[in-house]
Amino acid sequence: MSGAMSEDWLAAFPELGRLDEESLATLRAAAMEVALPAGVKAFEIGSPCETYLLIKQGSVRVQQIAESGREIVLYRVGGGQTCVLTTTNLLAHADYLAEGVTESPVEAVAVPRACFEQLLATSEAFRDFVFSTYGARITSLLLLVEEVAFGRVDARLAQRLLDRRDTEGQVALTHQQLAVELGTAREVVSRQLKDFEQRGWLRLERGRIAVLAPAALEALAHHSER
Amino acid sequence: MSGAMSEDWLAAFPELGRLDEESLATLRAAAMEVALPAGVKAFEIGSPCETYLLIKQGSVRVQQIAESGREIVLYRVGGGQTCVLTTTNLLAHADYLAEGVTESPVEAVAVPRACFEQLLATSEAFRDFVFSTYGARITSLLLLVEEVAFGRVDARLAQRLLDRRDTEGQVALTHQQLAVELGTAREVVSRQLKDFEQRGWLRLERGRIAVLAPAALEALAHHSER
DNA sequence: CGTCGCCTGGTGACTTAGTCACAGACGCTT
DNA sequence: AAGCGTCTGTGACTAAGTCACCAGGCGACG
Repeated sequence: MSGAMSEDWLAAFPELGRLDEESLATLRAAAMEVALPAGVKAFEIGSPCETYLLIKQGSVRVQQIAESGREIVLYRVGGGQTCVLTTTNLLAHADYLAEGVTESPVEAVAVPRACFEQLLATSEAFRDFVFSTYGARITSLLLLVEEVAFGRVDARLAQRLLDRRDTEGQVALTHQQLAVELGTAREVVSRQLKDFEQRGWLRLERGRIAVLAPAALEALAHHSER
Repeated sequence: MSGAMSEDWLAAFPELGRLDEESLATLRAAAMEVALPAGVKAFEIGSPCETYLLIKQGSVRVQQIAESGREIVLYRVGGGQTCVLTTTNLLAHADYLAEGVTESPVEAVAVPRACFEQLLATSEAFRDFVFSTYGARITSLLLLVEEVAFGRVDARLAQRLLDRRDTEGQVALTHQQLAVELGTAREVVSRQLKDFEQRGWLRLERGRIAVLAPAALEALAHHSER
């Protein structure tokens, strides 16, 4: 049954290392590996979910869409993490208020509800794992509320540019995509980027941005000095 | 030990009715009643918490404060509910990012950590209870993010006025307090209220507001028609 | 009783953010 | 080369937030 797995996927979840052998065996036996390509909806608003999802590798972007069409990225679920929204639906019998999109090919492990509930009942380490992911998510949502309610767009944009640049200091995102990251409008991002460019902090190219002065962006992101 | 309790506080928590007798007995034995006056900090940013709090009666306002001094009400915990943030700290070993203020005299029940963990391990009904409160909170935080990121101030203000009026249609809040409810600035609220008054929807008095045209506010709150 | 001080609300001027309506530019396909 | 869709730039306008300040009400307290 579990023999089909080539390698032990549990290695991707160090936090589960504290589980006793029996629980690990239960997990191994019930888990099913799932693979998704990039750019696909992992879950949608309003759809029910009947499995506990652990992301082995890749990244899922969770975002909210307003009626107006404006969107905002709520958070990302990466390798070694679990999808709290899915869990919430599992446990609170509620429906999604957000959608999840794979940003890269995702390898995940789906644990059926029955197994999930059994582990919750029998393993303290598993409970700790589930609760700590909950806590982390609530914490990050509180930070998001603070940012959106009180933060300045220029500071938030500067931070995103720093966060999302690759090893060469390039950010491969369009202005529209950056706007979604921040939950603002594309024009606002365009104007702000133009401003940054005129200060010599960036070089704008079609579909991507070269970060030239990370230190300046850092300063703007932290101090709200303009 | 538990004999000191005059009445059974568990009656305030219908969702706990599904617990088996043994669990109920455990709860009754370990729980300690707590009473707080109105207008007191129930918990503060950065303080640790070592008990699971169930609110029997009264209301706790949970809010976030930015460095700038601006505040926003995140949610309220009322009778029959539990304080998720406290729980989060209990389980995820994180610190508060928000503070809780009693809005009325609060009667609560404090369950020590050990008892809480024991119940989590032994009672499925208790786990369901804890998780469903988590889910509800996450759901409400997602709604808040949507509101703050995309909502118009006039619509949000109209909704708050409707929500917070008493039986006579009076809202006993200052403009500043309304601003905190929405996470905006007092001047913005003042101007918006003035506008509503000129339309004949409200009558402004010092420290409170009489709602004259709830239907009009309702329409504004839902449709974003101006 | 008066006056001092604080809380509450009002207002103008200005900055920042979001909306709307386009126009131009780039890259890809045919 | 022409056409097309996506990406970016811009002006004009509205909404929201900030800053500075003032006035009135109300309670505290001498």
